[in-house]
Amino acid sequence: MQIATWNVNSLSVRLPQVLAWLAANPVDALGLQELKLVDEKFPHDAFEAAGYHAVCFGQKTYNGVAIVSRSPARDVVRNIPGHEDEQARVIAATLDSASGPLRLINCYFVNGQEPGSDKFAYKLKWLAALHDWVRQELAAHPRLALVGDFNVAPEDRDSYDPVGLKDTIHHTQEERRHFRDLLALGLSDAFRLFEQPEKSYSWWDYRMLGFQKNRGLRIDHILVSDALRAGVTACHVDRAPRKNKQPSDHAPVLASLA
DNA sequence: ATGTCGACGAATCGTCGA
Repeated sequence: MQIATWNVNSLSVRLPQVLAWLAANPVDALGLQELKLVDEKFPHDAFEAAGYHAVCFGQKTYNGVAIVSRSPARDVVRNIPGHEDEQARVIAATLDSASGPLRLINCYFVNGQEPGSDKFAYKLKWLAALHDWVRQELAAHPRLALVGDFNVAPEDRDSYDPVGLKDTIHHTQEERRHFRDLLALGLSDAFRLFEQPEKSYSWWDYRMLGFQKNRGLRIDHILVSDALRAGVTACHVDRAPRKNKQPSDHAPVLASLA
C-alpha cells in the first residue's frame, strides 16, 4: 500500500490540487495538515466522489489535520490523549489493509517560531507529550506509521543552509533530539531507507524564490515502525505540486509499504 | 528587517502565523 503526507496550507484553497494529485497518485492513505478550516467546512463529498473516506480534526483559521483513506478509518483519536491543547494538530486512525491493520498517526507538529520564545517552549512540551503517547501507541499497534509536517530538519543534510541556519528554528539541538527520541522508540525515517538525491527537501519558503533556488528544508516525514520497515519499498518527495500555479509551500512525501 | 502566502476582522488594509 502507499501512504503519503502533505501540508496543504489551507484545504479550501488547495482542494482542487489535492483531488488532482490523488487522481494522479492514488495512494491508500493521505495525511493532510494545515487545513485551516472548521470540521463543518471539510469537503467530505469531494473526497467521497473521488473514492476516499476522510476523518478530520479542524479548527478556525489555523492548524487542522485529516486522514483521507481508501478504507474507512476506525479507532480515531484526536490530539494527544491527556495533553490539553486548544490547537488541532493530531489525528490517528487504524486502516485495514491486505497486510493487516495499519495505525496511522498524522500530525502537524508545532512550528515554534524561535528558540527561547513561548511558542518554542510549547513546541518542546508538545514533542515530549507526543513521544510518551507514541510509545503507548506502538505497544498497542506494531504496524504503525507516524507522518506529517514535523517542523524539524533532522540532520544538516536536510537543510539548504545548515551553517547559516545553525541553532535556528527547525535546526536546534533540542528539536533534533526529540526527533531522534521518536526514532529510538522503534521508528525509521522511511526516506533515509533509500538512496536519495542530494538536497532533497519538502518545504520551500514562498519568499525570495525559495523553490526556484531550492532553498528548502526536509521537514515532512514518514516514520515507520520496525514491523513495517522491512516492507517499505520506496519513499520520495513529489516536487511536482510545488510547481502548480497556487502551490502549498510544502510538497507531498510518499512511501510504499507491504 | 526583509521577502510571500493565507485567514480574519472590519477593510478595501493591517495583523498574525508560517
